[in-house]
Amino acid sequence: MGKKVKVRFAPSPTGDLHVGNIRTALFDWAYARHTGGTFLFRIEDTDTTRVTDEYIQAAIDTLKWLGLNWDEGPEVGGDNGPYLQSQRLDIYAEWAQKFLDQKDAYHCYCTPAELEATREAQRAANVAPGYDGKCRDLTAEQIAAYKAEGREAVIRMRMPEGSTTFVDEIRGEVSFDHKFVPDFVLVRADGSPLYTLAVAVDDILMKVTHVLRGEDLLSSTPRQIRVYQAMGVKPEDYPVFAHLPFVMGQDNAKLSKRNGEVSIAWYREQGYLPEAICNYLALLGWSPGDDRENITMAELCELFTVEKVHSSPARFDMKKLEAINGDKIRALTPDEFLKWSLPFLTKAGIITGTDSEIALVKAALPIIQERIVKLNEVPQMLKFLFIKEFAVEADSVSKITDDVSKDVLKRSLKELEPLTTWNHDSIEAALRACLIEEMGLKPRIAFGAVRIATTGSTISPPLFESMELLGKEASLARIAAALTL
RNA sequence: GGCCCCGUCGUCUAGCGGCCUAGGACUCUGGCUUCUCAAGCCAGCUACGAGGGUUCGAAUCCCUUCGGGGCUACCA
Repeated sequence: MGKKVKVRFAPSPTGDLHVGNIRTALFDWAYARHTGGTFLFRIEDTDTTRVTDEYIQAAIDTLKWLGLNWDEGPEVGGDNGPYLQSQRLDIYAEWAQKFLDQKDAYHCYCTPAELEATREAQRAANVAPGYDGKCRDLTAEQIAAYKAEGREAVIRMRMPEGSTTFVDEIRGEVSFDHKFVPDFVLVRADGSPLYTLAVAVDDILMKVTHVLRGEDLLSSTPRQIRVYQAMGVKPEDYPVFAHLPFVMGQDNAKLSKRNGEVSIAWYREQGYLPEAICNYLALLGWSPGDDRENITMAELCELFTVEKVHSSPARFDMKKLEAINGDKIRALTPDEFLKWSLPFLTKAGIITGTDSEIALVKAALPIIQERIVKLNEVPQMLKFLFIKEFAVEADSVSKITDDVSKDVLKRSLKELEPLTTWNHDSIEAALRACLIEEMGLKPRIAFGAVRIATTGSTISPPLFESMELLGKEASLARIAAALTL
């Protein structure tokens, strides 16, 4: 016992990080934090045709935004770097050569077309598809002949007879017969390494102890173990594997663009809080065991264990995410809420960021905090306080042009004008006195008209507080203006 | 097709042989509260995929079956 835990998150940024990636990163991070171990972040960019610098940077930014800080990896460095596989090419080449020397691997001269033909035939014959081992034991003459033809070779790992059995921390013992694990390619014809080589070499060299990753990689585990063996790693030094269940879309299969938004950047723009995203994602495939659901990042670290992770896939439910986001927003301190809201207000063009604007926003936020679910609702809610050319919403106009409404507005104006103290208490007292008591109107009818006149909409934050914030002058001007509609 | 993984309310889950006439959360429906919208509170709807075993007793163990998913690349 006693080896310090080291967990890695090693995405291949071929696009923006999505919900599934992040759930994996979150579990990796939480497990590292739970055990007091190390969280390592590595970029798997061996597929240079699909990974771009922009995506790599976006992945780094996303992890940072979510608060999933890493101890080893890009930007922070560490003793086992570099952490971009594209910068470790010589290491992989060295190991590939060693495997070749040991006869664990061999050069394969088959062309893609030939391989494809073999697969076709296998499929037709209803046998397990895969490389048939044609180049396993080539003679010097055969090699010379292939080279003369101008063929280029890939390096293939030799899978011995037998099987690989390992214990997956989530699924239990899993076994693969090598009949179904064909010899696999380690190095492309152009000399560049493949995932199968790089991932195994790096996990060993970087001293990773736990590999928690998506279940799509479950069947690649025997290949990874094969590389460990060729590297001379003792079985007790293999990392522990745990394959996480998928996060799927609302209806059917894996999460996709059509199937709800998958890019974390989108959630950020919509006004989801990182803590809400993490809290929700943590509940997909894991639970604390009791009925707790709303947990903080600190609690997640404290409670997270691999044995509480499920083996079955989970569907992503936007409604539940929204509910949690609403909870998290309500739990924000005034200063935090202000900090999160300001960017949305400036981006929407509601404020420019002057001190007086910020002061007003700060005063107004408490009355909307429990009525929004996402931060991007803040601008719409507070717009009436800042808008220069105020106008009642088109479909609300007809609701205040009837006789009763006109009376309400006239009486309100008359009653409010003499007020020397302008706050929600004095406003409410004045309006209740004239509209409810004197006119005998139902509150929803009476205040509804005033609401439309002053905020422009049938839906608004609490009326009296809104009017207080708006100020006496503007409030009266808007009521007067409404009378002319 | 082959190999592998998976299967409790619509969704996320609790459950690891008796505490289960299956609990919680989200959604939905109804109600209370109420100046709108929310929030809050109360109530309701709805699940162990199917079939066989094992057992005094099964959501929990075994088998079969059906269904879903992954892999089957010089992607990861």
